[in-house]
Amino acid sequence: MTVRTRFAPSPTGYLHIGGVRTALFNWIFARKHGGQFILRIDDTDAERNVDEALAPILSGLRWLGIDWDEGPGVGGPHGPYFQSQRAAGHGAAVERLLASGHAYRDFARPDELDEERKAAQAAGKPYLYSRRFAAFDDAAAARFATEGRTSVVRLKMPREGTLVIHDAVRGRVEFAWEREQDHVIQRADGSCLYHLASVVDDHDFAISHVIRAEEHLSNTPRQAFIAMSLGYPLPAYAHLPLVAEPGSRTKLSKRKLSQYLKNHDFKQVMEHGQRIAERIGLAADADTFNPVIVDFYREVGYLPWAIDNYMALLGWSLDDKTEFFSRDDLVRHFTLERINSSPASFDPKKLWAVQDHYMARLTTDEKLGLMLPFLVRARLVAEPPPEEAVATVRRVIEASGERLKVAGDILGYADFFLVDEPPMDDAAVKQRLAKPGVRPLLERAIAVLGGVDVFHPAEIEAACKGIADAAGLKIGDLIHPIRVAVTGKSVGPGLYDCLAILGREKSLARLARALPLCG
RNA sequence: GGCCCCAUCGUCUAGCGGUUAGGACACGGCCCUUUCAAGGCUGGAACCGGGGUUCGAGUCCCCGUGGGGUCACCA
Repeated sequence: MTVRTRFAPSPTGYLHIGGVRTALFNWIFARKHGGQFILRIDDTDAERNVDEALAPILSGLRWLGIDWDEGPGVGGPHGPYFQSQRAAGHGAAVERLLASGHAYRDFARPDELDEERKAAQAAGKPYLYSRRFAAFDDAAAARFATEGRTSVVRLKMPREGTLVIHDAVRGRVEFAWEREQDHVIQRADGSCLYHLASVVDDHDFAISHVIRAEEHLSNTPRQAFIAMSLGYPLPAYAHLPLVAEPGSRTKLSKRKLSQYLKNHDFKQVMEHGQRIAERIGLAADADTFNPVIVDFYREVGYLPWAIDNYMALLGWSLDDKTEFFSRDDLVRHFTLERINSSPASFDPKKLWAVQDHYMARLTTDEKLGLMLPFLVRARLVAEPPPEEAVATVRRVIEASGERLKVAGDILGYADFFLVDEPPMDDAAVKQRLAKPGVRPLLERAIAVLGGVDVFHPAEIEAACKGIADAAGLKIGDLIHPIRVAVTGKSVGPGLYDCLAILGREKSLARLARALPLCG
């Protein structure tokens, strides 16, 4: 049997991090078995602008390297891949269910249903529709219609017996049919609802494995009923554990950002992103600038594979020690059996650590390629980037080493090399420059550094040590003021590297300019 | 509330009857000291509870408890 999996997002305007995990597992599983991964757009409820709401989802998936064999943009033999365009098939399925007695037209009004529900509740009994407005033949339908009633189509769910599902991650799961409701599958206007459409489309697409989040486990009986009633073989099911909130077991939600920000780690990651966003002119308060949404990571400069790798570890593991996987290894080692069944809370700090790991392994040129665009967007480098600026940035990247965790971090480490007069950080000035004795020290530095033969880190270091020794000071007493004078701030790459990259002329000019700020 | 799922360090997890309960992130301490979400070393930290089964239970069974999901003419 050919393995065919699918990810079926609805066009919501953003790609949720939990959705990424679902898409990823479907993708990996299809790749592992040489099958196909299909992208279907569940837009049956769509009155909104689908194109606009879909774009971030498609581009997010592409960015993450989750490519689809059939779906929007690539087509395929089972198209169309937009659920809204498959209405004819859904309608035909409803007719078949009606004809076979697995569904019925129901003429009840919402208030009548409410009444039944409340009565059941008051009696402390599980609600089950009485079917008293169900029309099981044309005569009944005609009678209800003359009363001015309109009808929807409901599933005629079994009221005895048990459904047994063999879930790939949960094992055997049982449901009593009598607890299942007669769900509506078609509205009065003929449009069909999600469960019906989904089952029909999955069958039409020959989906072999339905891999989705656990929130759908309870939906499985009604979907299985639809499939069985239509004579479809059931797909294999695998219900993934929920991606939960940081430090909790509750489903992660885009709307609870302000609550998550109370979590220290979450807040740190968010604020770090905001600093970058502000510098590249991105609306950091935008709805989608949110660590629950993939755009956040892309905009801040995370590596897509770091996200994939981290997400793969959320609910799945290979063994007790392997944490980093190449794409091929992940596909090779992945099995549904090793998916965990308990909810996994999303830990932005751990993602950060995975990101750190991969970023540290990039070559300078790779980092350059990722980081230059950030500098361009922040208007620190012209477009196209002049050769000189590129050379400077390359040296900054090398000097910064593992301090650069995400591509956007380059902004804070390269800015003072790329502008003529970097802004001076007040706190840093106060702490390092505006102190007695600093001015003569800097004057001495100007004199000595002006005479250094070659303006390279090693020579600069020797010169600085000479100054400190002569003055009977610790090297730090000299270096901190110089750093602030030259870069405007108190953090950055190693100072000797900074001076060398900046060059003698600019270094001395900046030292001179800082003199009036000294104590 | 009904139904369903889940339960090992704060978090992600390993464990598939006999382990000093392992790893990673986070956290603490120490070192380095030229800053840092830089680096090095190091430490603390877990089997939800109660019954069984068994020579032996984190591991199997049952019952509690706790957490979560779902119960739409949303997807």
